[in-house]
Amino acid sequence: MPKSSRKTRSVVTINDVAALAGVSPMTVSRVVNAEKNVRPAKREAVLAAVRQLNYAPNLAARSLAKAEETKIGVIYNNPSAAYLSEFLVGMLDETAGKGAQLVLVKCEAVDEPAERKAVALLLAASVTGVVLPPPLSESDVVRDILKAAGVATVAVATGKARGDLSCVRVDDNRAAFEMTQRLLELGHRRIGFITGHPNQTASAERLQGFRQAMAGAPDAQSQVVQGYFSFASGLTAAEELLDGPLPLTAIFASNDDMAAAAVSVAHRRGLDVPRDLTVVGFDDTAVATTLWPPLTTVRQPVSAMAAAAIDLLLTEIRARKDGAPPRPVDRVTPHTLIERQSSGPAPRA
Amino acid sequence: MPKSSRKTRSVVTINDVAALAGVSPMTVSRVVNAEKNVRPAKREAVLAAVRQLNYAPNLAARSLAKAEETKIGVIYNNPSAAYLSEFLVGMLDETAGKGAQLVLVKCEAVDEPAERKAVALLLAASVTGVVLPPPLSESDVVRDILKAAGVATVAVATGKARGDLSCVRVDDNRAAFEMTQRLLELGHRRIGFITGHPNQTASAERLQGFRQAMAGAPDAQSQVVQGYFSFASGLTAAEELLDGPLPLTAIFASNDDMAAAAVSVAHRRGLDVPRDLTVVGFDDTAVATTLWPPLTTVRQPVSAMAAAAIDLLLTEIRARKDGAPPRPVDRVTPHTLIERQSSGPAPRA
DNA sequence: CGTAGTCTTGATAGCGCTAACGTCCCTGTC
DNA sequence: GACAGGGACGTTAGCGCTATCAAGACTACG
Repeated sequence: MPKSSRKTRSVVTINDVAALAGVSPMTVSRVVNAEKNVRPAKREAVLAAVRQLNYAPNLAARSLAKAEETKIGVIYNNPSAAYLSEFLVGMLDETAGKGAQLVLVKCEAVDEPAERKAVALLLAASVTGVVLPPPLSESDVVRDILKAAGVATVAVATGKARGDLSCVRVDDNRAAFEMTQRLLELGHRRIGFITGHPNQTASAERLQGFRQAMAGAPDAQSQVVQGYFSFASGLTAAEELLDGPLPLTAIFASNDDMAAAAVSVAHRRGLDVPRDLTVVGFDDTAVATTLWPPLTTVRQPVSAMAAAAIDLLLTEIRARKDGAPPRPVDRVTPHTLIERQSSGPAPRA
Repeated sequence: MPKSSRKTRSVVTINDVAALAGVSPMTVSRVVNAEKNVRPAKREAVLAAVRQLNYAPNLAARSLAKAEETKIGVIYNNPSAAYLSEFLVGMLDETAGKGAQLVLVKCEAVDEPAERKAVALLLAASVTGVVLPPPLSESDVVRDILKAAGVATVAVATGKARGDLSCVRVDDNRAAFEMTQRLLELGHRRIGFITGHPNQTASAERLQGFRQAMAGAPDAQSQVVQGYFSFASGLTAAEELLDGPLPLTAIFASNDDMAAAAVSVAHRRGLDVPRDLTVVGFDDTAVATTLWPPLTTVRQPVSAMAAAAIDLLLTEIRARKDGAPPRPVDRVTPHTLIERQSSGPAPRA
């Protein structure tokens, strides 16, 4: 008869597994944590017991024992709801198994006071690491405060590597290059480009990729106008492009929202997409498929990038605890060209 | 000299606070957990110490001590990315403080095998509770399996209360009623309605609210066509409405995606929104503001609803552990009418 | 066959917190 | 003034897991 007066526990514990497998809890722990140095026979016995009892380790106990309470802060800024949800899902998937805790903070504005406030909130919650999705991944203010506070940080979707900060990103330059090449392959020779917001390095990278590809086709002409990643800015930019001196057959917008705007402008002018005008975007957010016609675009593995960010962060946190100096990592993940119905061969001249 | 050979812990613990405040750790615990029966003087001392040391309780230790490891499963189906992200944020905000764990499972299709598989995954992860956002909140299959497995469940955004399941929702009926009344106030007398997917009770509720409001204006006429919540279905439905015998001055779509489609159709036909045609939606998702003109719509407090769902779930889980019989709760949260530029007074007849 | 080395396993002692129970002390009541 | 009743606070004993170390089992080699 147990003398415990505590709440009865109903779930199976490591001790139950150990008892069934005829080994010590410690051995079960080793097997469950995939440590080596356990004889195959015992390992099998433990695994069998685990399966039989449907044992799942108690993450609270684990992180307590490991003395590694990891609270990971995320400063989000609703870049786009679609992006955010995929990003959150990716992070949650990764944290669920590792027993890390997510603390979200919204940063309404993109100005300095708002950023400072957001970071202060996270520091007050004493987070051990921070993930910065775009557009905050580029904020020097945030970076500096976090660095000063000695908090491990990972930036996501920056245009290029940042020597002082780990980041997870796609090769924006190359992706834009490939998309442009595809347009050239389709026969387009007069292509408009709508840039992204100048405060994000990804914008410059995408533009550069576009320019590099265009440089490879001497007979092609281009027109570049400034956009700011918003639907509204896309409207203005598209109007400007279509009113320009160059009769365009294709528009490459630096994100899907602006591409959607370009489609909208085209329709208002009685142009059929893609028969009269090809429109392509970047990011593969939800609008890409909500729209008619669905957008040809570049897909970033957002969810995988989020997971990678958490992974990098946990690694860095562990390294820091061991006293290792922070060593920034630059993880480039693969992108994909997705061809839907908004692109087609260039109309006959 | 401490004889501990463990990892050094750097963060402040409850003992540090207790020592500084000159009380026992237990008293600190009581203060931190806002229990009564602590004399004001001691309470103040503890709070001061907490502030001074910037103490934050270790959630892992807390949930371990309370023996309440709560893993909450969520089956999502990407109803809309905007909805999902807001929903996730709401849940995370609520779980962060309570030390609950979220396990996400995607249910790609809405057919029975997919649903069964998703639930099986959650059960395998031995979750103690499940949150069902729409559209899975209405699945009888899911409900039955979870019930059989004895897992606490909360459904979110069902059209009406479900006697056998706790749910968090808005009053769809009333919201649709109010929106329709607003249209009538604006002078609209020939109003089209696009219904939602028939497999969701919210659809019927919204339609009923519309009908009830229309019944109050004997001089008004309406035309109702079937939609399925998708943008594409909205296109078809809007075409049908505008081709119909009734020259409409307003269209009320059962969600924003379909309203967006209606706007798109109107534009294609050279109708100005809202001068020639008022279009209103429901849900206030991201499209509502991505679009031009931004949509007048009904806002659900998605994030608050998600938080409420977590709260209900934790309460129910605790009740179950105490042996109380599950008692379904129906929590109705307030909605808001949001008037943007897609609605206006009816054109002169 | 002995001995040093390596691999495997278990015993012990917490990680930080709180449930449960005792003890003390303060009221109010007759 | 004695006693019950209850509030305030401390003590003890874990929650389930793993770090650490010591002991046992085995290997290789002289």
